[in-house]
Amino acid sequence: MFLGTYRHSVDTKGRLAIPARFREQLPSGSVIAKGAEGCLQIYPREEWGREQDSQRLSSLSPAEERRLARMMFGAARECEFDAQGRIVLSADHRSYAGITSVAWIVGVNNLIEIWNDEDWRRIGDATAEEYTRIQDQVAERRRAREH
Amino acid sequence: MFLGTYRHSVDTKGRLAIPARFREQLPSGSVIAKGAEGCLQIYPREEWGREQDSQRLSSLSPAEERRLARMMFGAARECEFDAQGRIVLSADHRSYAGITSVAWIVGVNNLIEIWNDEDWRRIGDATAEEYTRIQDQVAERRRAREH
DNA sequence: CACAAAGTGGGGAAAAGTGGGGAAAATGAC
DNA sequence: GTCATTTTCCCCACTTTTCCCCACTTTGTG
Repeated sequence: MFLGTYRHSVDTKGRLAIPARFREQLPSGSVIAKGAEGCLQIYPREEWGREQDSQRLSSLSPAEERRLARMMFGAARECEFDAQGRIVLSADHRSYAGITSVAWIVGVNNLIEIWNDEDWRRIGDATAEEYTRIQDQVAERRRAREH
Repeated sequence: MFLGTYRHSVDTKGRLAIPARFREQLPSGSVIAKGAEGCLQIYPREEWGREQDSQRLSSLSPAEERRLARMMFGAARECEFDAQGRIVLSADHRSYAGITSVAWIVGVNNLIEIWNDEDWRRIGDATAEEYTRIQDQVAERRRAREH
């Protein structure tokens, strides 16, 4: 399980240190891909496989499925760590995610997301009011289900 | 079951001792998250899973679900105790909860809440009149339901 | 009162994160 | 094919943060 948000710097060579807590849970063979809302996503190997499975089962037309496969696999790379625990973000990935000198690394349960500074401040900076609202919703749903 | 309220100090390193009575009931794998009304919440492992289930079963759009997951998991951390039974509150968590040098640790049935000094004095100090009013309400609802 | 358990505080070793130099490899030009 | 340029990657050095350990105080208990 990946939890927490970390702000790390991206140096001029495009290197980004992955938090040690995350790295421990990332066996070799993990994949970094382009994700929704303009973020990058790191999938542990088995999660990546699971993702492909659900796409196969999603009853797309063959043409759509081919297009999806090209998009997903073509834009992804294997994660390779150097001795300091950093990965190199390709120029393509950096420009896709709008990342320059700072990146936010976010644990989202079974995968990791990487955001640029501006977008994460907008998306990730939830106030106490928002958390309150979420808990209200969850509590209501649970009550509804238990009846 | 977590019961009682404790006032503990938070040192300059952000460390907070969790009451021994609570610690005994917290297996490793417990999670500390941002909670409603600006408090922090510690979920024992299985409670955390239950919370996640409630959210998964909710009928949100994929985009809303992604946002919810980012907020919940990105704002949470695993609870790690040192040899003295303390956890380190991250800078983000401290600022979210407005905690500086004092924290109130409150047992709330199946989870633990952590409050800053000022907020807890305001909301935690209920008078006899308030307890009376709440018990009245509960009793009335129960009678209504049983008829 | 003596003892044990719980909470508090700080020093210092170890780990994590950051930045840059330079060799090896890849790319491209002539 | 050869040379020059760029890119990649390995290594080293430095700073900051984390966390482990020890010690003291306070609280509770027999």
